[in-house]
Amino acid sequence: MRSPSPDLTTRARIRDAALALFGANGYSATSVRAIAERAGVSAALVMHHFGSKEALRAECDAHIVDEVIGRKEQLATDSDLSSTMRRWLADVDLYRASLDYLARMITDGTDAGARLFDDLVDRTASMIDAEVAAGRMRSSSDPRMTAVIVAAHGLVPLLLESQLGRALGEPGLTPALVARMTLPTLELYTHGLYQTTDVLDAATAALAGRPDTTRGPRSDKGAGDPNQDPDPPPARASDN
Amino acid sequence: MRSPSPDLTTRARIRDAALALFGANGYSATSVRAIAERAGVSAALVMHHFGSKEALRAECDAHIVDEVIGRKEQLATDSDLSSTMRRWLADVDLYRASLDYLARMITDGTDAGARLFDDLVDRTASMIDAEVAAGRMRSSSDPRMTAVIVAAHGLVPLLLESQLGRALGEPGLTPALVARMTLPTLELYTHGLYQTTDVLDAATAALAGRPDTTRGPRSDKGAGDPNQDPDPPPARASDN
DNA sequence: TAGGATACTGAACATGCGTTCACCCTCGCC
DNA sequence: GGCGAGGGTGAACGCATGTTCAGTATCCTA
Repeated sequence: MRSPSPDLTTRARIRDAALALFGANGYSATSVRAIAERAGVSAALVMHHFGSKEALRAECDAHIVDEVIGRKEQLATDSDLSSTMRRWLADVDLYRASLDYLARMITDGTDAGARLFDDLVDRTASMIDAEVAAGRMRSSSDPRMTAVIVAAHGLVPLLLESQLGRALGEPGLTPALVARMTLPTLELYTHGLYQTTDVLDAATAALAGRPDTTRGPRSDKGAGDPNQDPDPPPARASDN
Repeated sequence: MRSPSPDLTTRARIRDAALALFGANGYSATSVRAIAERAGVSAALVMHHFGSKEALRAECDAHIVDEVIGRKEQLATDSDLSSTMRRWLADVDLYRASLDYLARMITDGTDAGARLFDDLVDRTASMIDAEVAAGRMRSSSDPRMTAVIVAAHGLVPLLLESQLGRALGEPGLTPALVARMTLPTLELYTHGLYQTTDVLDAATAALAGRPDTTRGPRSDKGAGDPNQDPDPPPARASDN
């Protein structure tokens, strides 16, 4: 599993080792000594190069942000979160360390992760705006929220990498699975899931002020979409 | 921030403290002493009740699974991941600990998290099947994958709690934001995002064997959907 | 009322942690 | 030839960790 480690700077080798271990096991579950061992150096050298474990983490964050957002030399290229993610997912094995680390950045709520997410949302919003203006996408009742949702949906393969693979009978997220996701996703984004506008209409009506009209088409079976239901469910207290 | 801790069993109080700290800071960043302090007991008592930190984690996992999947007494109720999540999200402040812990379970790839996710996928698949049979939902070219995607999309508010809140100008995920997500999500699931079937058609054609036909409607602007693009992007090697 | 189980504690244990320090090598430069 | 700067190391430091242990209080039961 250890990478053969090409002839990089020792500093870069340490950074890559940290990235892999932080990504695989998390920050606090990773010791400086483990990083040093993986990089083939002593723990003292890690401190010599980075000063502290926290500074090493910051350098990893910055490195990933550079990889994703694009570094200075190649400002022109349209490299952002979604395109980088797509590129990395195309070769999951090669980029597993970066993918794992990136997923942790986004879920851990660090500043760097927030920057990446905000950038993704902004780009998604601009893209949708342009497509709507060109008549290729529908406009939404809440464009900002729609951009956030679409952006967040796009992160799903990153965040649920292991779950997606296992739930579909393969170990981890294979390139075949990534390819297999394309068509259903586009079907969803082209036709939606519902045949009729009943659920949407009921929700619109409910949110417009009338909390209850016919109660027929909405609460039929835990709501059509499994995670959106306009009626407030009763809260339940904790247990013993 | 500390909860006033109602009159629970000491054992339950310790478990709740562990749940909150594990959820907020992660397993290895949480010390047994911190858990003990939060529960108002000594560290030794934590060991007395649970044997080890790892066993305490297992008990937390089991407790959340019980909360989500439903415990023995109430087998009949249709309590699953999505409905429990919805219920918890309706009172984010009250259930923050459970929500954070649950999010970690699902992303950390533990067995318990996998069980929850698989259960969610199965229920989503059944729901879609039933709705399709009733003529209320469209059938997909890949029903299993569609179920996985819809299930995963539903987990987004859980996994990206902090990001969603911040990206929309509020601190964390407020009930108002949860409500505000309803309509755009239903719009997406009712009408889709694309006005035409161009992108879907192009992808279908590309995946059917012809890798390139007109190249016009697909690669216009980084692809309509920001995260699905059938053409394989060129891989790039690592850096210095 | 004795006694054994149970709840609970403070102090200690061994270990691993992040970090520091003194020291060695090996260059490039004057 | 000398020499300073930087890459690199092993050993150690102080500390926090998970866990253990002897001991105390409290309760239930016989």
